[in-house]
Amino acid sequence: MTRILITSALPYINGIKHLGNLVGSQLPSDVYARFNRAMGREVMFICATDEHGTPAELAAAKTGQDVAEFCAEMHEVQANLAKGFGLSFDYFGRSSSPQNHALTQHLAGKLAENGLIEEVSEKQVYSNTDGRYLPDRYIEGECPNCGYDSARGDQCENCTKQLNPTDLINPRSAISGSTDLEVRETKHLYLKQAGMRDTLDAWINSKKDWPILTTSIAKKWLHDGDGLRDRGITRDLDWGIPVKRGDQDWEGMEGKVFYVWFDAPIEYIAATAEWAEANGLDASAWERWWRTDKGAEDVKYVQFMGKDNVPFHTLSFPCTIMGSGEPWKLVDYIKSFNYLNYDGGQFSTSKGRGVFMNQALDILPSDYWRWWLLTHVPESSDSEFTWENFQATVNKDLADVLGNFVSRITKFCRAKFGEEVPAGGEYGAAEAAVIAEITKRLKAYEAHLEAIEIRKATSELRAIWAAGNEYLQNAAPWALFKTDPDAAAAIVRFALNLIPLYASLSEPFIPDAAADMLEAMNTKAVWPTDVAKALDSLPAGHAFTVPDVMFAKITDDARDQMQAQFAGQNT
RNA sequence: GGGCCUGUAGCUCAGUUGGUUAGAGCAGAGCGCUCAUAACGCUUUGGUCGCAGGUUCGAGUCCUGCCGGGCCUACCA
Repeated sequence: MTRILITSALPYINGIKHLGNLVGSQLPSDVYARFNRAMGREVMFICATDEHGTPAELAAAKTGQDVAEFCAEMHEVQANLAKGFGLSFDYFGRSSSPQNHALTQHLAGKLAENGLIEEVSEKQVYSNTDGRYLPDRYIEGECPNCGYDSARGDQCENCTKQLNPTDLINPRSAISGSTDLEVRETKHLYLKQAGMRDTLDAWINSKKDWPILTTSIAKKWLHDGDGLRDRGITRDLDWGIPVKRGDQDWEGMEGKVFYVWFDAPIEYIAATAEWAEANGLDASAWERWWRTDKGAEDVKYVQFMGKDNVPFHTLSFPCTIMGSGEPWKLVDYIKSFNYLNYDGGQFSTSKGRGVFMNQALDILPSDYWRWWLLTHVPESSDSEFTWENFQATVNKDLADVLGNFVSRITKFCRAKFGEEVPAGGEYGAAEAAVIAEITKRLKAYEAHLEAIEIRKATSELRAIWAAGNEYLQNAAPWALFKTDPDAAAAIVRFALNLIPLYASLSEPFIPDAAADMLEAMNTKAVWPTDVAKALDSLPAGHAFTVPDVMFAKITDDARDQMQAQFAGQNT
C-alpha cells in the first residue's frame, strides 16, 4: 500500500503566527493527513519550528533572552497552538535539533565531495555597535535614486529600485540606528545550483500535474535573466548550525553557520529522525520514509507551503538532495498557496495586523476557524478575511446546516422514542434516494481530497450535510408520527445514522465537532465504503445522548466587538 | 523595469481540451413546515463574464492592447 509522507512549511520561530500563516500551509496539510489516515493509509505528517537566522536573534534580544532559551520557549508556544488548532502532526520538531545539525553537516560534506560547493570571498557590512554583520535589508539610508530616507539595503520601498547596501547615502543599522558601519571581506560557501539547472528543469517539466503557481515560480527562477544562480548557504552569525563537512572542521569557515534556508528543509528529514528517537525507534524507522534504498520507494511525498517558499522547495532543496548523490526521497507533489488578506489589507506580523493564532483560540473554538479558513483557503488567488463573511459562513454552515441537523433529529427522537435508536418500519424509496445522492457526492468529495482541492471538498461536504435536512423536511416524521409511528421510527433511525456518517466525513475539517458527534452517538469513526451499510450501522436499541449545542452562533454584537478589538492596530 | 497570477450575479467563488438558454453557496423576494440553535425545505429576482479590438461557423474560455488588484524579483525567512 502507498504510504504518504506529508510536510508543512516550517513556521518561523520569531513570534506567534497569524491566520494567514496557518491557512497557507499547516491547516490544509492537516486536512490531507487526516483524510489519508481515514482512508487507512500509513501517514507520516511532519512539521517543525524554523529557528535560525537574524530575526530569531533579534527577537530574542528584544525579550532579553538568550536565543537558545527564546527558541525553546517559542517552540513550546507554537507546539501548543498547533495542538489547539488540532494540527495532527506525527512530530513537531525543531530545526535546531542535534539530528538536524548532523544531517545538515553531512549533506554539506557530500555536496563538497561532489564538487557542488564553492568558496566565495565577498564584502559585507559589519556594524561595530551591534557587533554583527548586517543582512542587506537591515541596513537603512537615503535612497540615491529618489532621496527617500528609509530605503533598505536591498531595495528602496519608495521607488522600488534595487540597491546594494553600499549605494545608500548615510547608511545606518536598522537594528540600532548606529552609523558605525564598515565593509569587511568575508568568505562564504555557495551551492553551485547553476550547474544543476538542466537537471532541475527536466525534473520540474516532468511534473505535469503540479499547481501552476508552483511550476511558474520554479520556471521563473530557472530561466529568468542568466538563469538559476548559485546561492550562498552560510552566514556570519552565532546562532545556527556550525559549518562543517560531515563531522570534520571546514577550514576558513570557523565561527560561521549554515544559512537557515539551507538547513530548514533538511529539518523535514531530521524531524522524522527526532520522531524515531522520541518513540524509542531505531534509524530504520525514519529511513523507510526518506531513503529509497531503505524502503521509501513506495512513499508518496507531498509538501505544503505558501508561494513565498516555492523557490527553495522546487530548486534549492532538490539541488541539495540530488547533489548529495545519496538516495534521498524527492518530493512528488508540491501544493502551494496564495495569501490570505485581512479586512482590506495584509496580515502583518510586524505591524500586529490581523488575527493571531493565540487570539483566535481565545475568542472561539478551533473548528470555527478551521472551517472558515478551509472554505476560503487561497488556492487560486489571494483571498480575504472579513468579520461579516466569517460570521455568515460559520453561522450558516456549522450552526444551521450541520449543528441544527444533529440537534433537531436527536431532540425529536428523545421526545418521541427516548434516547435510543427506535425500532420499526423499513427504509424505502426516500432513503434509497439519499443513499444514492450521498454515494455520488462522497465520490466527488474523495476525488477532491485526493487532488488536494480543498475548497471544492468543503462545498461537497456541505452539500452532504444539507442532504440530511432535505431528507428530514420531505420525510416529515413529526407529521407521520401521529398516524404511523413505525414509519416515523424508520425515518428517525435513518436520520440518526447520518450523524456518525457526517462525523466521519467531516473529521478532516472539524475534528473536535466530529468527536463530539461520535461521542453523542456512542460510536466510532468509520470512513464509508458502502453508504447504504454505513446508514444501517446504528441498530434499533442503540443508546445515544443529545449533544449540547455544537456551534453557538456568532451574534452581530459579538462580531462587532471582535471587529473593534482587532481594528486597533490597523494602519 | 521584468516575470507570473488575477478581474464572472450585491458578497465569496465554480466554470473541464473554445460548442446550445453562464453555475453554486450566501444575501434579497415569495411560499411551505413547525422536529430543531427564529433553525429547515421549495420556488424565485440578480450577470453586454474589467474594457476595446482580433481569430473562429462558434469565445467567459484562444491572441493583441489598455485599465484595475496581487505576488515574486534571489542577503527577511
